Amino acid sequence: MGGVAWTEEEDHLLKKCIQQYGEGKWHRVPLLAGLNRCRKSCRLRWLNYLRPNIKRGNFAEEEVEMIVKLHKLLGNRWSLIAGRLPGRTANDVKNYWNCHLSKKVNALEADQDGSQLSKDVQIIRPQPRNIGSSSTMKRRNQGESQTDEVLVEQESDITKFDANGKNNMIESQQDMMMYSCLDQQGMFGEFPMDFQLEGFEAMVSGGEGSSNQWNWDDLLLDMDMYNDFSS
DNA sequence: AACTTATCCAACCGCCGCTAC
DNA sequence: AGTAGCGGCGGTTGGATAAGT
Repeated sequence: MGGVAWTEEEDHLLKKCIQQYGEGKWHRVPLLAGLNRCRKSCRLRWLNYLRPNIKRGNFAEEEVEMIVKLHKLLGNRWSLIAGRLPGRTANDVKNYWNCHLSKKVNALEADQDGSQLSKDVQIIRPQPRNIGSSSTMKRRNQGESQTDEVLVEQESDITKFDANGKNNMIESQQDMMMYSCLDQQGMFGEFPMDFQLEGFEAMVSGGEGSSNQWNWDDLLLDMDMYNDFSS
């Protein structure tokens, strides 16, 4: 293995600890569980192996299709891809891709005049993780090619708003970003109204999870999948 | 049967973004 | 404004095992 394998006893201790104290606070887990492992090892072991409802064994055909499709849309964003496959972990998906799919897909692309095919693929990289930190955006955009990506402009001057004002600003910025993105993709008019509203409401209200980033990713993904599957 | 090569996958590593101080 | 600490992510490693010769 890549490191020291976990023993049954360690697994038991970790499980017991998570059941007692819940997920999160990983820095405390080694101490609480009495494990001689770092926080990251504990987290990874839980997420990839011990967590309930983890699906093991071969990937079904539908799952493979989904992975290929999502990888086209998202690139190597394994956690997002895994999020669409119930019971599968990001590590599983990544391993499966590296072992089974990457070669197949590459070979296929080579067969079908891959240069043309890869030009058509537009990898969605939702940029604005934090509305307030424009430096993050700059660094990301500098580091990665901007061609063939959906780039989203954002305003930077929001620090002067208080909590209330900031929320309003975030809404309007997300509003702007969504329209900007949809506009650039040239597909704003292609979505049914309820679909647009559902995504937008979920994004603005915070919805599932704690971060706006997830909703933003989710919305973009839904939009693109809608587009992809219906075409 | 013995050896080599390929494949699988759990675990580790380094980096990034966020948050609290 | 700067920084340390944290959670999270993607890339990589390397041992175990299967398949091939």
